[in-house]
Amino acid sequence: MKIADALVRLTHLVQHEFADGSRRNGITPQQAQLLCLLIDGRVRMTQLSRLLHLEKSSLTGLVDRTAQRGLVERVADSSDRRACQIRLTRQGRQVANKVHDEIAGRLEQLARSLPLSERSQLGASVGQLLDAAAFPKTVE
Amino acid sequence: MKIADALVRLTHLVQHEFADGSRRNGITPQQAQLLCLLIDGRVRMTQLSRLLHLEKSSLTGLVDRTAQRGLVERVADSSDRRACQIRLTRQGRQVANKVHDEIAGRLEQLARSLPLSERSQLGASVGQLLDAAAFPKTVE
DNA sequence: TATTGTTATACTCTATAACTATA
DNA sequence: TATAGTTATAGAGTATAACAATA
Repeated sequence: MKIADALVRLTHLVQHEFADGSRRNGITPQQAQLLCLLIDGRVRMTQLSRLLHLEKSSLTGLVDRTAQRGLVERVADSSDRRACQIRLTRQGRQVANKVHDEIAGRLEQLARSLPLSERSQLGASVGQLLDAAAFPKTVE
Repeated sequence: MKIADALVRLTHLVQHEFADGSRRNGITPQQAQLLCLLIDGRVRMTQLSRLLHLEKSSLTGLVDRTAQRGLVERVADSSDRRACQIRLTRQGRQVANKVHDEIAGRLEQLARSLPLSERSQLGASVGQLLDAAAFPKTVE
């Protein structure tokens, strides 16, 4: 199997874990992804748009719906009156941590099917791939 | 960075490649995923449902829309009159191959940022992860 | 002028529940 | 009865284009 096909299948696996983990917690996968991005702190719409690979208008709707569920809120950006920052509510943080830990736990468990040395090699290789792609980091 | 977070970020990378590759070819990422699954031959609805992690009714709609674009078609299953098989049309095969090759090419290119030995180790580790997850194969 | 974000609109994706037809 | 697939419905996700407010 080509490496590309392996990566695509791995992606499907992770996506399915996200779908299941989100559903167990009563949110959509997109909302879960948003919540997880906000765990490390508030983020601007434009930056979220880049991280999630979404048009600004799509993000507006996603944030609206997630805010309606009481999980995130918009706060004014003191340095730019056009902008706002999105942050987790108290409830949103609970859900974000729970969803993240469940999904990460499941993935860590899968990784334990590899010997320790192979596992750390895998992490290093994936990290290098991400760097090569100049993929935006969650926290910057 | 934990291995789980690395895998999630890798997933985002692949998803973004899929989004871009699909768009360049005038289809949605979901339709692209469907087309790629059909490259190796016709597949039943129930099996597609499992591979794509979708409810049967969701799949019906996806197949409907993809068929309306002339990319797939339903054919009767000779062994079970309740069932149908989905297959690529001639045009669908062209699009499927093009989308697959573009995305796979981009991912292979990224993989070339790793030394050859590390690359093959990555493929082996990912394969083992997929086996550990008992993840459904594309072709069976 | 450029940037940040929203609104309006249309289409796509998805799940739930109820259904038909066949096994 | 169980399985394969569809229909009806409602909500969520997404992009495009046009817009308002601020930089």
